[in-house]
Amino acid sequence: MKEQKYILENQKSFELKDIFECGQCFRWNIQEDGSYTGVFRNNVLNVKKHKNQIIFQGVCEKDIKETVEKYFDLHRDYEEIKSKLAKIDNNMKTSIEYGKGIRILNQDLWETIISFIISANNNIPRIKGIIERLSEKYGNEIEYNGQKYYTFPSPEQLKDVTVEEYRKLGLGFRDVRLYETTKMILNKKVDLIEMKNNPNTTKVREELLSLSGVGPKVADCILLFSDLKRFEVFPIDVWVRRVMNDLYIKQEDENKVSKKQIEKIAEEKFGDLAGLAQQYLFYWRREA
DNA sequence: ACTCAGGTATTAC
DNA sequence: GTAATACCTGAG
Repeated sequence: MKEQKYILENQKSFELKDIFECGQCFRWNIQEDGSYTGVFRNNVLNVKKHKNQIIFQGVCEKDIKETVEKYFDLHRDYEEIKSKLAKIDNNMKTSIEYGKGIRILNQDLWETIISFIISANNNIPRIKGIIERLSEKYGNEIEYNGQKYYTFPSPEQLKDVTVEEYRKLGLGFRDVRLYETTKMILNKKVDLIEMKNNPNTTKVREELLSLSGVGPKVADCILLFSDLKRFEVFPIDVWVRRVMNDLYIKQEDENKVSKKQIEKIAEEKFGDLAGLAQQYLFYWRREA
């Protein structure tokens, strides 16, 4: 594990803030110089933008170029996706303009499952805190730039952790969910490897829903934000409900809008790019 | 003191 | 099936 560096030039659709603060990830933090540092898999990376360059450096398990290309979804043409979505209507056009640098990361499936279970009825600072404490306590240490970082613990590393210990880390009522889901994955009651090879998104969603603490919204976030990469799903949280109602439904009380209704509109308008559309709309509505 | 935050599981009609 | 309700925690 040695330090590596990789520079990408003239990369389109790549803005640090859009990528790291659009709500898909929890372990990237802004630094004093405006760059971001984060831990993913067994890597610690700092990403900096300088003129037409994106500079990646840090401790990388494998070749940094390949690692970065995979994680940052560089093989996908976001320019094409955006131009397709922008044609749908002016709302999409505006939201894409706002979040033009978004890319959907290829995050580890297991980490994504646990992270979004923790996200339920929770706020972002607290979610991040819990995940950091979990990693610090049960993950592996990696040193970079004189600082210690911790990988997200594997299922095996959480094998013997008790509900009480989770509670002590501040997980709240999600402690049991984490405990049960970890057991189910260790027992292969739900097989993550098989899941990645299963092209039937509906089936995969059903499997995810069988996990403790995973409901419809969390399942869709996992499908979209993990390396399962299913772009046709449409996670509906409070923000998406809000923006969809404001733009397309216009009911007095957004809470009275049914999920089915939102899903129908999303499917009709956005089709197999619904997940991306959701991300632009979500980010725009929450931040702008 | 009290509300709220990237929902889910449980219970009751 | 769909609606109502409890639920840890800590920041504002």
